[in-house]
Amino acid sequence: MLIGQLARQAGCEVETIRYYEHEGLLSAPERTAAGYRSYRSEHLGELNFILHCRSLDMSLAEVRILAGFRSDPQQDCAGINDLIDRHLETVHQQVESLQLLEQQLLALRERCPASRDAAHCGILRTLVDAAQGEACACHTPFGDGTRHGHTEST
Amino acid sequence: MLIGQLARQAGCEVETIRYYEHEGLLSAPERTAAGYRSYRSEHLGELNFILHCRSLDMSLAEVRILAGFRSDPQQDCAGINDLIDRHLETVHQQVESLQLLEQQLLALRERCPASRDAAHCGILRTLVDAAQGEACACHTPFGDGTRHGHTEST
DNA sequence: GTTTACCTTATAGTAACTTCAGGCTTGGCC
DNA sequence: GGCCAAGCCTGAAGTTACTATAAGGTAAAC
Repeated sequence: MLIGQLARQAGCEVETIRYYEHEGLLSAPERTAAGYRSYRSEHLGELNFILHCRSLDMSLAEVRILAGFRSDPQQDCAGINDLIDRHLETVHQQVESLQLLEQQLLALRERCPASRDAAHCGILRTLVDAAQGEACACHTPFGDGTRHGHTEST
Repeated sequence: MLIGQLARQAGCEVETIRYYEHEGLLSAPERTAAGYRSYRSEHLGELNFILHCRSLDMSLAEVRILAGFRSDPQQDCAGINDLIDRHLETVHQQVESLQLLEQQLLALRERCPASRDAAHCGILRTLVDAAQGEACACHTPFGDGTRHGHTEST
């Protein structure tokens, strides 16, 4: 199976496959006489594993760890649970952060229901005032007093 | 005011300020005899405007547009409304996508409440089976039949 | 024999910074 | 005056997970 066929079967781009191989996530296949990558079914399983993890928004670093467990199943799987728990926590924080953000944007949008000139635009005024340290429609009603309401988890 | 002071007042990193100047978002200040950047209060306002927009998760490209309206308030502000509306739509889709993802991860996490060896770990088994084309605990109950449930808006 | 589809590598670009390397300036202390 | 630490400077490279491009080789059909 050549790379194009593998890509079609897995539903990803050819370049992505080469990238995963380059990153050491996908094991390197044999080559044909012409130097073409020649895949077998276990490669499809490997690739699908990676793509499935990615569809759960795991980083390639996380996938790398899970792939380690996959290839060495003697290990204690507590590490898997931890990884999923941490990832879940990250995603949960992202959800909360984005929901707050959505409320902030809606509040901002309320400021300018009709189109006028920018000098009188409530949205822009709010943004400019906020930069001056004024209470802002977007952050004040929801924020907890910290300077910028929307924080990424690190 | 030197760059370190400006950074402390605005609550950002020195490098971020230099980056914004480099990107043409923040106007370049005067320099001292030694070549140090010397800021005045309008720079703080400018910087806070950028940081506030960024705290609303706007891209620098979006901030650039809003900064244009800010410096030229004669323009029709319909563009501002459009920008906020589009951004709101993007954020809303992100929220929905991440909420789905969270459900998927919770379903996956359910598979392995206790720690055993990876060979019998329900999470890993689910991930591996999914790669084989089996129905997976994470995607099946929520997915709509498409291969990978979590899609980014483009 | 040529067109078409497919494959190869290496390199650069994306977003929004962050980090690093290597070097100058300022201010305090002795 | 000498020394040191903190703070400033520039320019380049690193980060993530690809995506795109350039320039070219190969295989099969027509």
